[in-house]
Amino acid sequence: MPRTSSTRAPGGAVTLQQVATVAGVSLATASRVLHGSGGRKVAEALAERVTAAAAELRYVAHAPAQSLARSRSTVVGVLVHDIADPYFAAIAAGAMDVAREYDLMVLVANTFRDPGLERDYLARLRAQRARAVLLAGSAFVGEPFAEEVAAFAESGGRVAAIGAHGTGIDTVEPDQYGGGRLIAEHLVGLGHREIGVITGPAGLATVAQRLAGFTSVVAAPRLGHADFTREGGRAATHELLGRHPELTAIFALNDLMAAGALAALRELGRPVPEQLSVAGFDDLPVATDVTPALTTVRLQLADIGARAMRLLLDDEPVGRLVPAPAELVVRDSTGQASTLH
Amino acid sequence: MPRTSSTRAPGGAVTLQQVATVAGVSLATASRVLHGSGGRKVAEALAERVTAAAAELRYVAHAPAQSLARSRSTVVGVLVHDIADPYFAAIAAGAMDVAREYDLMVLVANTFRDPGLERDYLARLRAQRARAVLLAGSAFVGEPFAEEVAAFAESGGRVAAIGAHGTGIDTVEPDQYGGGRLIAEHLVGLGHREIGVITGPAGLATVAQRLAGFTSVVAAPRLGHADFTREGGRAATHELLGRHPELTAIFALNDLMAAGALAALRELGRPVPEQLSVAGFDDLPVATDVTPALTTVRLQLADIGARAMRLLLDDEPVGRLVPAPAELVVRDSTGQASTLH
DNA sequence: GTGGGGGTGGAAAGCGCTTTCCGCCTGCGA
DNA sequence: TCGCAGGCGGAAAGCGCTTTCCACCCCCAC
Repeated sequence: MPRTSSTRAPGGAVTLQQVATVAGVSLATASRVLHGSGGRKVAEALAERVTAAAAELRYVAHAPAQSLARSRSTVVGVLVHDIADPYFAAIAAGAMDVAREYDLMVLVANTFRDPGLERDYLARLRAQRARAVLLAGSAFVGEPFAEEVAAFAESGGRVAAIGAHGTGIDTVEPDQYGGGRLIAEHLVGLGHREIGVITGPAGLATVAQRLAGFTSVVAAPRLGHADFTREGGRAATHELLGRHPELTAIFALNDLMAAGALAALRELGRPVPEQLSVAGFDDLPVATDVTPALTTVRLQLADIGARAMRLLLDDEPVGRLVPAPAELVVRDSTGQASTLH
Repeated sequence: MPRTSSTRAPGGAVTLQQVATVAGVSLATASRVLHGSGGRKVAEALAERVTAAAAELRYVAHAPAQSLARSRSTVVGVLVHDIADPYFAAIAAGAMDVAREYDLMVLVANTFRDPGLERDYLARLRAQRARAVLLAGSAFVGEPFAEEVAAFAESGGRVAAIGAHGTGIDTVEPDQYGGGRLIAEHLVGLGHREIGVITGPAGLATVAQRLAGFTSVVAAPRLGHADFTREGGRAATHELLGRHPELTAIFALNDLMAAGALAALRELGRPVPEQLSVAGFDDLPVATDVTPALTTVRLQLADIGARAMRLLLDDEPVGRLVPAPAELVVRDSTGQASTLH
């Protein structure tokens, strides 16, 4: 249809004005037909002309202009430490699902656990006038980050967090403490007394809580330190067993590190769970991919992400705290304490 | 400082006008100081007053307004089938890294392999006037999707794809065909003659290419069909071995399904690789988490994502094709063909 | 001492859309 | 027949920013 090529601006996008002109109506009428909030009626005939013109020109509204005019945007932000980490990927997927229900686009920001970047991205999300932002990574405690969060809220955006992010914002709180406790009780029930724990990045609330839950049952586990990665878990296991050969069980604070621990024990020729038991946390897909399958704590990550997003998008007052349960999943990587020592 | 509380609009965000007023300069000057493209100079003294005021008020520019005025936005889009799939998560992470270099925000759209949603998201990315969009999922062939891609490009955005997405757009092309071939040659070299292949979603270019590479060496493998998931791979393995007990090797078209195959074989009590060899594709982290570790084809996914994003953001003419190598990684899941049959 | 030019601040015109008014037209009742 | 209310289209005023253009000032050269 030659109409199309002659009407559309060569290099640029189609504007509402062009649609209105083609339809032979005013800008205002075109706007009412295409994006009208329903409050105002437009005659059938005109409306049809407008929608036809819009379709013919492949018109889509200029979202930034709409944001400006309506002073509300259609994007939400999700702040994660690393989207390639399946833990965050699962949360993000759940959140994105809900965002789609609400017809919102999702800006994902990868912070690499860098507090500076985190602040920076939050400021940029504020610049975008994102309607809401989900802080999916547990915070480092005591940052000036709180100030940036406040600025975001003050400029009209909503904030929710997974895990403890301070007061005044909606929070979905996975039962990290309870999960740590469950693993401890499970291991103790199997007769383990000498247990090593491989921790994650210092300062992460998640780490502190999981560990606290564990130590509420097992007072003084041997600690090894890693960074929540498979490779870190492997190295820490070697190191920990070097220092404490008497251990009969290892609790890695996430599944990734537990997988690494399993690899290390294979290298050392120490059978799991016959000689050493291993437990993880999160119940990521990797937990069932490894052999033996990991005993771990299930967090319903996609659901957690989804619920956090719902908190952001409903119109209830803020400051709610939604607990998310942790569930013990016993698989093959844990067994009776070996009597070899 | 009481100044802050009295100057900032109670409910809304700080505007440039407010900053200008506080600094005692005009709107134009404030704009030049804070976002000036360098072409125009502003006296030291004034500039300092402006930056001070901006900092004091925690001013960040209204991005939609800026997009409108400059008619260029600072967001790019990434279209993936499922961000929770580590394959796409890795690509997205690589792409986001590069986007950060360019100071761009990334809108991630999860399409769940639904062609309708894919089109829809692309239109919405066009609405956002995203500067560029990365099509990370290999296309379903022959969709009206192409039309939407054209509309996006026409409205001034750039488009790049991972895998074959048609002509006229930049493409990073992983050597899927070559990878399939490498696995075939490897298995044949080990003496395997009866080989099963577990394929992925029909219509996916990736699937066709990997399979084509394989069959260029092994003419007529037994085919089982699955959906690129671990569970699908498991079920398909049971089914395939039921039909063809004579198989000595199984090639799953991705690592997730290969992990499922391993699980199935464990259930069947058939040792890998002594009795059956298994190979995957992608070299995802899971490949080294399983036991035995998977022989697979390495695709440098993060790098692929990063290179695609660079294609989008440089100013070269479009239509380039960048090949990405596939590399055979031999691990423990493949061995000499068993002589039991 | 006056004219001209370079440099710098400010006014104002958009960018594409929403939304408030305003005014016209129609239809109804008196 | 006229008045008035209700319905609906259009003009226009923004939303917050960029950028062009104009005006002004100061300094220098003649």
